[in-house]
Amino acid sequence: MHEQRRPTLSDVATRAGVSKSLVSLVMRDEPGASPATRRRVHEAADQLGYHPDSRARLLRSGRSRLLGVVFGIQHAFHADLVTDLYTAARATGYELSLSAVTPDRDEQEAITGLLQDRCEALILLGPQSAAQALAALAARIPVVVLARGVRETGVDVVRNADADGLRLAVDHLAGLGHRRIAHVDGGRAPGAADRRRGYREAMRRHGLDQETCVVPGGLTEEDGAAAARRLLDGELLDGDRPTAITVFNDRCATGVLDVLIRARVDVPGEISVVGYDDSRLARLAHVDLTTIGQDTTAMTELAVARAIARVAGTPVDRREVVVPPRLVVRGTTGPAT
Amino acid sequence: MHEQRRPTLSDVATRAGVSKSLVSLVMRDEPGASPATRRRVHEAADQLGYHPDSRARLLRSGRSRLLGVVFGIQHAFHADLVTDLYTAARATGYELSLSAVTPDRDEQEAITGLLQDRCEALILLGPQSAAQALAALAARIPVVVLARGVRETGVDVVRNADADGLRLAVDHLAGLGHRRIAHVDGGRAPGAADRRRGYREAMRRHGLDQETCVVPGGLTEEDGAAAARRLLDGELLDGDRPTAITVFNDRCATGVLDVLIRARVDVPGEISVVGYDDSRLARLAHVDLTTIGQDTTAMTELAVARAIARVAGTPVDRREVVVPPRLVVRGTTGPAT
DNA sequence: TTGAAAGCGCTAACAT
DNA sequence: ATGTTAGCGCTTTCAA
Repeated sequence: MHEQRRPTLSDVATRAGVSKSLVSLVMRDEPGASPATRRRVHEAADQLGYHPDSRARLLRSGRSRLLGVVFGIQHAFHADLVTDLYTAARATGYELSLSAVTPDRDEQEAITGLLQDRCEALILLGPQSAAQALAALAARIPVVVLARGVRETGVDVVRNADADGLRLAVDHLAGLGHRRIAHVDGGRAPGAADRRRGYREAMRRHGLDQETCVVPGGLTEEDGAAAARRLLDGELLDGDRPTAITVFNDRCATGVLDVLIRARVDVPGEISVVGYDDSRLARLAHVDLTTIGQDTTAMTELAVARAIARVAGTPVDRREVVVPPRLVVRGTTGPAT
Repeated sequence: MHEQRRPTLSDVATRAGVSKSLVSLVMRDEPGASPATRRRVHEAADQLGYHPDSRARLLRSGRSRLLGVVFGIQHAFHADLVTDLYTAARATGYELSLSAVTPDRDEQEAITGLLQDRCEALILLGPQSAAQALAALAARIPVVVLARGVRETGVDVVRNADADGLRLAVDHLAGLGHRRIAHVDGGRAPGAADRRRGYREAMRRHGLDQETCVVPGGLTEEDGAAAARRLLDGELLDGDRPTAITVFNDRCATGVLDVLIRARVDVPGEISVVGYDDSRLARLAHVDLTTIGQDTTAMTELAVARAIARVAGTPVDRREVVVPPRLVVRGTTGPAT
């Protein structure tokens, strides 16, 4: 039923009564063929329903014009990034080749698949691999790491200024009169260390060293829920509840919010909450989460541009590009009582 | 820096001191090479950092061994399906080629990309395309539709018995003594019509025609939240609140739950809630949602097997495979008061 | 402007 | 078990 062979360039050449070379030129809109020939070739191609075989074309020309993207399929924020990557790539003439990391398919496997597809560069979203492994990979193919900082040389990094993000959050809360501001961190997740640092520095700057309180969290709702319970139980802060909580990311913040609401804590009346990422989650009307937004459009455009520059061998000035975050005020933050 | 030519099969052959054929066999794990040779080839390949060129491979073999998968990157349930599809494909020797639908990239575009990659068959997750368009596509390439019913011939369908799922939900609630059971539906989403029908039939069977109440919903949290507000306002059911709500899917149910909790309605004390999908969302400890589970493992295995059978030209008995759903009782349902 | 020939990196058929 | 040969469909010299 689907056994019919597709027409090849040779078929078109025969039908048009010219050589394969001419057909090749015409199909690629390259100069070097007479208008008359051009017309006949196009006619023949149309009649046969000919479509060039990109594999053969790429095999011969030695290029794939493919950008490999490794992402975590369970990460909502990665979904946002992939969405924007498609948009960013559209203008460049490169295609995206997606390779997902799942509970059953690790990063290495995802990368191997992309390598076999002969992607010309790799864009990794929040990769978990060791910096050393990334550097080794980068020796073979241009690598752009998105949404994670990597010290090793060899890989390009596009990330948001995580520390600044938490400064924005703390400044916002302090401006509202909050003093007991806790931070539910992201543990060992990409960016977590920087955000923690940003929180600590901002607290210090506001003279709130005594109130500084980092609660171990993580990047899932579960982690947030667990952290919120501990906070409510008064285990931290000398038994006092915080009046505001900054959370590693929106997903985790959702867990925090959920526990607060179930405990009948008024948000933001009694406790204010700030997330991170400005993911679709935060924008939901019934969540309406104040958060720190990453400029995903800028970040993805930079990542694609950087990858292509590396492929083209264009000299690139900085290995790392840091995009400033912005505060997005919504309904979960209010004046301290 | 990355100008060095990638190692080819010939390079490996030279280094290992054997012919290209042997290397080819070894790389594909085909029989016909001695263990000693196998070891030496693998060593040489590792040292060179060799990765087979899939384009050349498929150009020569005339096959891509690629299964195209179209999925909505914002759909959490699709993420679950993709996860299982990778697992299902692993055993078959086929690779998955992912193509995402995003707000900026429609289904047609996603499909076109896969077609150019010369995928041998397409697996579409809850496609929005008209049945007719799907049939037209199926004339060119085997198409398996997952998580949506399609009447048109020509495409294979693997789906769960949506109507049965809602029957399970209603039976469960009726068994707990509930009578005023509402249904927040999925509008025009794939499967919504069947679930609505299952709800209506089950209500009738329990002699609850008078209590039947379908509230327009959708597949997002927003939709669920809006529906819950209307339910609480007593606009429906002659001003009486329902004591139980069945919801189109987990995501929508989350919105319902959120509004209920904020309104200080005790779940399940005052109102029980049942979702659909048994997505990761429902399993979160703090959500702990009673739901109807789709057997994603079975469905994805069937989808992959079906796609491969079509490619191989194996006769297939039924166009449509329907997998039974199962009730997953968690914490959001309890006895009627 | 045109065509012939030589591969791109690989697999498959046929040797040995 | 191993090597040799001939392409897959295309682009790219190089000649004519």
